[in-house]
Amino acid sequence: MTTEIWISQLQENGYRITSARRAVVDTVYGSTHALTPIEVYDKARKKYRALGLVTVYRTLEKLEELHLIQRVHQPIGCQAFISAGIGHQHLLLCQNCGQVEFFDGDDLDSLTKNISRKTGYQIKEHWLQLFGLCVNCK
Amino acid sequence: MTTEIWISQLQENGYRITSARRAVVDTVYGSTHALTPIEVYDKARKKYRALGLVTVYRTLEKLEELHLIQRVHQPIGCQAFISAGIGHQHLLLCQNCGQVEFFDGDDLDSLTKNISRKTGYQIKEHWLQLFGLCVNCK
DNA sequence: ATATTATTGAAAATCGTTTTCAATAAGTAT
DNA sequence: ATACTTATTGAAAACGATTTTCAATAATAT
Repeated sequence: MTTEIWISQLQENGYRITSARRAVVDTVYGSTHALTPIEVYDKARKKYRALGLVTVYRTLEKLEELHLIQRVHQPIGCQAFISAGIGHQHLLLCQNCGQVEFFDGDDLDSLTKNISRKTGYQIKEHWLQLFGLCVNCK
Repeated sequence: MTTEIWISQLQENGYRITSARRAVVDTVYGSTHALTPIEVYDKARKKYRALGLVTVYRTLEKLEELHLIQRVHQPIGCQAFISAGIGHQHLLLCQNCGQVEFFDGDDLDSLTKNISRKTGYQIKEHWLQLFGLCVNCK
């Protein structure tokens, strides 16, 4: 059980460990699909019935702040979250089943350098998401 | 004045040309910043006072459907729109002044092929956005 | 154990977006 | 030009997601 990594991250940053937060962490950590606040709420309430939706919002806020989860941008909407993984990673989303995979895209460095030279921009950050069909769905 | 390109696109797709739509098109076409519905509303109302916010939403919907504008995803939110440009292009956003530039990223083909080979995904689409400081702001 | 104070859930408030609807105006036929 | 058909309009209401408020509760330090 490595949800403890997130739990101790919360603790180390001065946040208290509560049943509500454990339920949210247990739900989001290790999910292979991006989850919206409502989805987190529904799933987490199976573990801790008294959980309130407001607390889900507040906990997701903190997890995002600590870079433990990241927002997933999709044509449907941009309210879903998934584990941030370790280091800088890019997302690969299955348009059929919604599964999310990570890949590291260090190959992007040459591209950004090129763009930087061409446009004069000082590039600080980038977002890359690929959409397609996963092995099972294609 | 090339807003007429968008106007005739609307016309050719069976939509009527109205003062409200002209005002929205005039506002969004050629904007160097991504604009939210409210921002479009405020700007467009300087040209056509009777304009309603609902009509802004409905017109943006049609422009997006015709691929004349595209949604811009940002940390703050994903409700802003900007001209779609011609062909597939990627976005470069200035984190300071909000200016948007385009660049074509055909260089991405080798990357997506790589990922496809590694993961088994059949990649259909990709989103790439770069963030940084433009020439004036850095 | 006790005290302190962050955290909680419920309700209300708020914000952005969508739906409903009768009035209006664009395009078409006359 | 005129009349006709029907898409489009703006206002108000409805809606859904998110945020704020607040008194009660529970986690941590003492």
